[in-house]
Amino acid sequence: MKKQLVDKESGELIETEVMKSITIDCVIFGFENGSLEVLLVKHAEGISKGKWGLPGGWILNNEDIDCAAQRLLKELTSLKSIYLEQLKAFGDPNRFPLGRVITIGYYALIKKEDYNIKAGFTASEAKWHKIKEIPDLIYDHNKILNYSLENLRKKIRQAPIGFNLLPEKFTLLQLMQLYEEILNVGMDKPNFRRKILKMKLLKDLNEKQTEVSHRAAKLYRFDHEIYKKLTKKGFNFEF
Amino acid sequence: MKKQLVDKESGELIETEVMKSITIDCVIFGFENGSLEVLLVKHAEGISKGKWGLPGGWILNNEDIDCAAQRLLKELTSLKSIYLEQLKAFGDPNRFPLGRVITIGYYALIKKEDYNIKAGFTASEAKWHKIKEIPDLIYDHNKILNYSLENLRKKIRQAPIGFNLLPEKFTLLQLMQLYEEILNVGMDKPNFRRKILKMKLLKDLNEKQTEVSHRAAKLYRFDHEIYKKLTKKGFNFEF
DNA sequence: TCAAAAGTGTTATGATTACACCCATGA
DNA sequence: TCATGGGTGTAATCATAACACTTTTGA
Repeated sequence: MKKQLVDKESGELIETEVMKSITIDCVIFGFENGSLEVLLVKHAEGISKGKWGLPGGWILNNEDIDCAAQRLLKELTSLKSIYLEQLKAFGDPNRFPLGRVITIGYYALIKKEDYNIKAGFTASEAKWHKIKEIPDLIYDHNKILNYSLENLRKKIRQAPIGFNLLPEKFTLLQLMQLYEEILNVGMDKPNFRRKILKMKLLKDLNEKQTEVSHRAAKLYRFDHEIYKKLTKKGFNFEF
Repeated sequence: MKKQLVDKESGELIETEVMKSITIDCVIFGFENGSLEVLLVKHAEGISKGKWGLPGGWILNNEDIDCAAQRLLKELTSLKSIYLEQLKAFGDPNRFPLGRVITIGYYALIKKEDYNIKAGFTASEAKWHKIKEIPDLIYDHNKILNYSLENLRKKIRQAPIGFNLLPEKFTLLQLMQLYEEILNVGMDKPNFRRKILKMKLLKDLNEKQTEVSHRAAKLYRFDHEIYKKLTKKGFNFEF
């Protein structure tokens, strides 16, 4: 499987342990204090030194691309099971200044409560950035980020994936605020409650918030099993 | 830009005029006589000789991937302006038996009235296949086809793209039957009429069918300009 | 005149919206 | 007691679905 190639100019031996000309870049979304955030890494070397970019990396020669994305995510966040989905491939011939490299974009939704930054890669730093305060990124990463955001907005209205950004146990108001932030709209609290509860996707945990200076709200959990059953019966999530 | 590599085993000189290990495969949808169809090509050479597959090809070193897909489509169908969209990248390490090749899937919607088959490629034949009679395809092409079909079903309910499969001028019943076929559901004619007409996306051409043995139906055309304007105002297509 | 599809009307049901209002709790 | 968010009720409006019915046309 391993192919040995010699660069005719330099005489350099290249062992293709990773795929050449294809990378993976990943938009990692988090949610905290009512704000949607993205995890960016600062590049420590090369021409893009000091600039922020999306975390990414190479695909091993024998590795499925979804697995590669999962591996890269794990290397950075030390989380195992993460909501992860491919966006699409970005293939402008000039997107990468040092040669022709096509990148496959992914996006992930993570529960920030579970997360611990783990330095790694060739990046010296990783930091959360509010979606409304994204700096100029390397290469075409702003384009990838914007695309993933559009995608998230569509997807969150058509599938119950928003829960992946919230703690295991959450209140209905938290969920509503998540929707308001991502979709950039205002919503009516009573109507939101009724609509989401009628779907029967949430399991009432019979627990309440603690340490709040107002009436404590009930806590709910999203139930994957119920959702699967409903989907089989033809149920279609829609917001 | 052009890199010269020598294969150490065979001594063969490889000039990378196209990208190695990345291809494009395209699902081309057409609609005729109430059936959704896909254009497949028969492979004339190699280990997959005689089997059907999706049309596809290589990406030139300097070529944007969307342009590559457009070029491949044009080579096969001689159509210039086609509805074309990327699906995603397919990257199972074992998807292609002769080495590691990732493919980027595209799907296209074409008006069969405009279309003329043009032989080309390394394929000896190209033929339309009804979506319900798809044979075993090479590599992972069945997977790509199924994915694109799911995608089409979602997309057709959320954006007015179905028109790309119909002639310039069409009747409301033709449009409804297109939806029925793709979504695999039955619909109520009166309700469909009202719903689609209320959106004001269709331009009444003040023309009628000819040569039909029943009351002639009005002909309509989808108006891209109107749709753009409505979209700006916040209109959201939904079926 | 009949078959086939075009096209209109009507009604019941359910979803969505807007908004008024009461409840529980800690500061 | 007040502020803050939790939570319920209700009425108007709009969208959808089901289906009965009339119209037009060529064979």
